Amino acid sequence: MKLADAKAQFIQSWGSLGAQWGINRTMAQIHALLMIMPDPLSADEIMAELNISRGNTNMNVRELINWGIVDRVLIPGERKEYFTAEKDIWKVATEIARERKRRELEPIIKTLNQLQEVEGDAKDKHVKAFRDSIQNLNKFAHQTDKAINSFVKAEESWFYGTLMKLFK
Amino acid sequence: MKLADAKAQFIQSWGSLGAQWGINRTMAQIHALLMIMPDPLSADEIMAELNISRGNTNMNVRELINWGIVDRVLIPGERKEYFTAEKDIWKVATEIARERKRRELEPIIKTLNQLQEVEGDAKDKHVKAFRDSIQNLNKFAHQTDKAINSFVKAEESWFYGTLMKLFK
DNA sequence: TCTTCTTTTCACTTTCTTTTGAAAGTTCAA
DNA sequence: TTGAACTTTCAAAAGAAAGTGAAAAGAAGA
Repeated sequence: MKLADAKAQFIQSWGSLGAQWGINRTMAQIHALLMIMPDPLSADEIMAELNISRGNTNMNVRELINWGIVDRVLIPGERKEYFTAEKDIWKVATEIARERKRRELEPIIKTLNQLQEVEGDAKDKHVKAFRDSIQNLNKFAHQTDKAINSFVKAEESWFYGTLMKLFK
Repeated sequence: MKLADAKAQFIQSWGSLGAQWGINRTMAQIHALLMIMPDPLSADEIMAELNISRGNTNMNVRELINWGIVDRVLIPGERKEYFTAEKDIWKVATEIARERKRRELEPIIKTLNQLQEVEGDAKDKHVKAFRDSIQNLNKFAHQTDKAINSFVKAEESWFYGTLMKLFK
């Protein structure tokens, strides 16, 4: 397979994978492109490679930067901004885990706490079933929270970081 | 908060959570509804509770059954089919992990293996960067695969199952 | 077999999301 | 201060995904 075809296939696969996980296709594609490029790209290069508009490029690059998995790079003497992606997929995974936790898990925990205070007679089986479900979910959410924290910390800490390299 | 309101809020939150993770909103809502109901519901009851059409109900219930997180229940003497959801969220989580692995991770691994065979001079930095990224991802994918396997097995096996109850 | 109730399918509609492109905004060298 | 280069915004268009409803298919009992 030629490099150009392989690149195209990778970008398109990464894009549809992202889509299945609730991440906008273009955003995932830009990320894929930046991951496999040895050097930073400018907005124009991204537009050209993926055939997308400037506005779209700008929006999605900005969002990737918010997620912490793409960085702005300034090349001395150049006015244009360049962009580059973290190449270590483990770091990418921990960043994504951290972000999704913050954006999704934390709000869920808040909602669950509110829902636990539902009124009603504990003998009513509907009330009981509801309370049980929420409690069950709450425990699960807290456990998941802890698990993500250790995952994120493992990557951050030097000690576990070294340990993890054994797996990689 | 009244039970009816709490139910409605839970269903809607679970629905939008699902949407963020690439699961169709209605499917997640039906799942939420079945999780908090003490007894199985018929298609008509689901339609009425969620205000959705019969076709939509049918499609999404079938998909939930495919995922293995909702079961068809036959009530003796009744001709209608009833549906119920697994109430233990850990089991739900392992089922979902198993399914997503099968549907997504496994195809990714296949694709990555193909992409590793890209032609080209290893001294070309574009070729090198591409190969490195793919290899990196491949290791990550295999590691993830193993991690999911242990998660799924931990729930299945009685021994770890008992152990896990300590966490829950 | 025929009737009736239930489930499934599918072409069509609606809704939601993404992308575009033009315009406005910003920055900086001259 | 100007204007060229570059970036950001946003309303409208296109596209994708989900939902509807009616008809077809299937199942159970008479």
